[in-house]
Amino acid sequence: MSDTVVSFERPVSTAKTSDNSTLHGDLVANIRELIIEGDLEPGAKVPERILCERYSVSRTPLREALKTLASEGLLELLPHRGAWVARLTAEDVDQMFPIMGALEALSGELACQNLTEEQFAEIQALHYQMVLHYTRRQLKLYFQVNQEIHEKILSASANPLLLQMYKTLAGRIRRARFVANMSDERWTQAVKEHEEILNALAKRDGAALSDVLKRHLKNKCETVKSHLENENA
Amino acid sequence: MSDTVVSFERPVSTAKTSDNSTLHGDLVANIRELIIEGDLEPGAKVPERILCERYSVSRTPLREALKTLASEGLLELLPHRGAWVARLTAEDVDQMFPIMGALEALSGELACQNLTEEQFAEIQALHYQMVLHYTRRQLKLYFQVNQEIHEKILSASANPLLLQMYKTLAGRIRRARFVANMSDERWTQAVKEHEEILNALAKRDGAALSDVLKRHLKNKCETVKSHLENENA
DNA sequence: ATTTTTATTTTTGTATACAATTTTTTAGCG
DNA sequence: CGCTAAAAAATTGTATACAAAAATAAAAAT
Repeated sequence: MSDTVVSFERPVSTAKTSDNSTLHGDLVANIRELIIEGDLEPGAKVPERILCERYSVSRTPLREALKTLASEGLLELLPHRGAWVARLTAEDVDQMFPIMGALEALSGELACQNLTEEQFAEIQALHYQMVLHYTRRQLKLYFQVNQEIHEKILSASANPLLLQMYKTLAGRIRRARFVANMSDERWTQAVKEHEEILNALAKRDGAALSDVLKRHLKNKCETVKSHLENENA
Repeated sequence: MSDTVVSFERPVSTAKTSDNSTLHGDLVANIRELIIEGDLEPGAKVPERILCERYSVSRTPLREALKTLASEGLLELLPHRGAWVARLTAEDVDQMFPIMGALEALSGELACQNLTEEQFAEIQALHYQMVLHYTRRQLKLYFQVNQEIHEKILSASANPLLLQMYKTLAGRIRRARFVANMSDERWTQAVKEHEEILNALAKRDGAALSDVLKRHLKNKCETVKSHLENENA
């Protein structure tokens, strides 16, 4: 029951390399992706040897990458016992969502100060695309565009650190894949909230946007938590 | 390589018996302290050899520590060019303070929900101790107690992640040692804001506390920025 | 068969070795 | 003297080697 499984379903090739590349950087990006996308299951042990073989690298750069990912909260490192994919507990979610709410609320206020018409148009386009996915009940596509909208608002806030911190938290949540069991009722509510978000953006009403974003996150928090409870039962 | 499937058991969370000390962990704590306390100056290069000799360790655990500190934003790592103590630019400060403001504001709201009478009494005691340091113009002591108060509020919010994220940001700011040239006028204002903070806490008025904390941080931001400008001139 | 003990293997932590890149020094030239 | 280019030195990136701890397998005792 407590046993978990490490399995690689993705093509086993060498790590994608970028231009100013060191193995460390590439490994961090690649393994982060493995964790966030769910190829490495929460609670699973991650033996160094497995990843070394998968990416054809020695332990030195790999271990450096593990340290980085641990400091991002994606891995847990136990001395002499190795790396484990961090589990997302209800307590984690309770701690993370108010923070994400505060960050999004801030981003909303800043975005309203800086948003260009072009940026708004982009978000608007994404919004209606998302609504289309909603009406067609295309959950996965909906979720993708949804995430894009939130990140666009974060980007419009013109605060790279804010975006980075948000993404780090969002990555940890994303592993939960909670969308899978979002109720239809909750989905409808979420779309309504997004309409409010778009309206507030259109009016550049920072306070209103801040408010609805906080509310939106709070509701999302409940969804994720009930998902986690179901999973444990 | 075909798919590999391996079973593993979870880590035992109550494993007190296991040896918790690794060079990596010690190095991270020690070097973090060096940077935050200003023993390593912002903008300075940090050659691996120097730290290896200082702590009598090999490059392997040291480099792992550098990666961790870089991911905390205390170091900058350039491929093939080593580690540098991250500079605190005006842009950094502009990005960080709104975030710290949002985090403190959140902590204020949460603290008001959870604060016990004992916790309040502790903060109150610290407050008046701080006021004493102010009247005696004991800048360094003032700053220490000041920081304690803010962390006590963060702690009272009962959100360890919030506290951790705040501390990470605060550490980066602390290096600036901006207190050195805080104007008397600004100092007086800060103490007044702290009185408001205490009052809001006494009334458990989350909205008011949130508000004054945000204002307090905004003013602190200005102080830090003018300090940075002076430093560059 | 079950549990405990002991031996073996595996995994992780750290040090060292070698390769690649950058920095510094030195030599040459105008 | 200042500038550029080649050579040397130093530093970083990565791989391997060895030591310590943990996990597993095997053996012994109940």
